[in-house]
Amino acid sequence: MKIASFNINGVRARTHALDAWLEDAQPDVAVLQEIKTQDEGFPTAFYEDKGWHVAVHGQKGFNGVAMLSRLPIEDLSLGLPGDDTDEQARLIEATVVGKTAVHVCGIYLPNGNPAPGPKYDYKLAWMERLRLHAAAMLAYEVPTVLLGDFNVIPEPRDAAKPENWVDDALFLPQTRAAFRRIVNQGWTDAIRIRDPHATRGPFTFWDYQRLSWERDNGIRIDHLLLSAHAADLMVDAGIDRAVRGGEKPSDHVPVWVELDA
DNA sequence: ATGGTCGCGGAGCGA
Repeated sequence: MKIASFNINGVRARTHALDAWLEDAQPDVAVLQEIKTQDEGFPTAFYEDKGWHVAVHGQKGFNGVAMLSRLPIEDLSLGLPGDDTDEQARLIEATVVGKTAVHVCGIYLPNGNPAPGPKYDYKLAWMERLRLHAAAMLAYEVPTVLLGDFNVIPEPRDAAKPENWVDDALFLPQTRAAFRRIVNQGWTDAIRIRDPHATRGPFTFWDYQRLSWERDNGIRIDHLLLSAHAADLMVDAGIDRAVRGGEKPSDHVPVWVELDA
C-alpha cells in the first residue's frame, strides 16, 4: 500500500500538476493539504469518476485538507481534537483496509509566522494537541501513518541554508522541541531512516521567491511518521522531487511511503 | 537591507 502526502497549494490552480502526479505515482492513498476551498469547491465527482474514494475537510480561501483513496475510506474523522473553538481545517484521518488495516492521519500543521505572536502561540498549542492525539493513535496499536505538511524543519541539515531560518517559526528551538516530543513517543521518520547519516537534505519545499528551486535552496517540512507496527511493514519511502520542476508546480513536492499492507 | 512569488478573491492576507 503506497501512502502519499502532497501540499498542493490550491486544488483549482493545481489540477494539471495533481492529475499528472497521481497518474505517474499511482498512490493507493493520498492526503492533500492547502486545497484552499470549501467542500463544494473540491472536484469530488471528478475524482470519484476516476475510481477514487474522496473525503474533504475544506475551508474558504485558506487551509483545507482532503484524502483520495483507491480503497474504501472507513471511520473518517475531520479536525484535530482538543479545542472546540478551533475552526481551521487542518486534519483528516481514516482507516483503509488492504491486506491489513492501516490508519492514515493527514495534517496541515500551522505555519506560525511571525514569531513571537498569536500565530506562533496557535502553532505551539496545535502541536501540543497533536502530541496528545498522536499518543492516542499509538495506543490503538493499528499500523498508523501520521503524515503531511508539518511546517517543521527538524534539524539544521533539513535546510540548505539553516542560518536563514533561525528566527522562523518553522525552525525555532521551541518548534523543534515540540516536534521531537511527538517523534520520541515512538514514531519513525520514514524519509530520514532511508539515509540516516545524510548531511544535507533531502528537501520537500522550495519557495517561489528568490530562485529557490533553481538554487536548490530547499527545506524538509513534509514528513511521514510511522507507528512501530507501520515501520515494521515499511518497504520503501521517497520524495517526488521532480514534481517541483513541472508545469505550474506547487511549492511543495509529494512524499510517500510503501507499506507491505 | 530590501524585495522578491504565488493563490485566493477580487484588496490584502497567508505562506
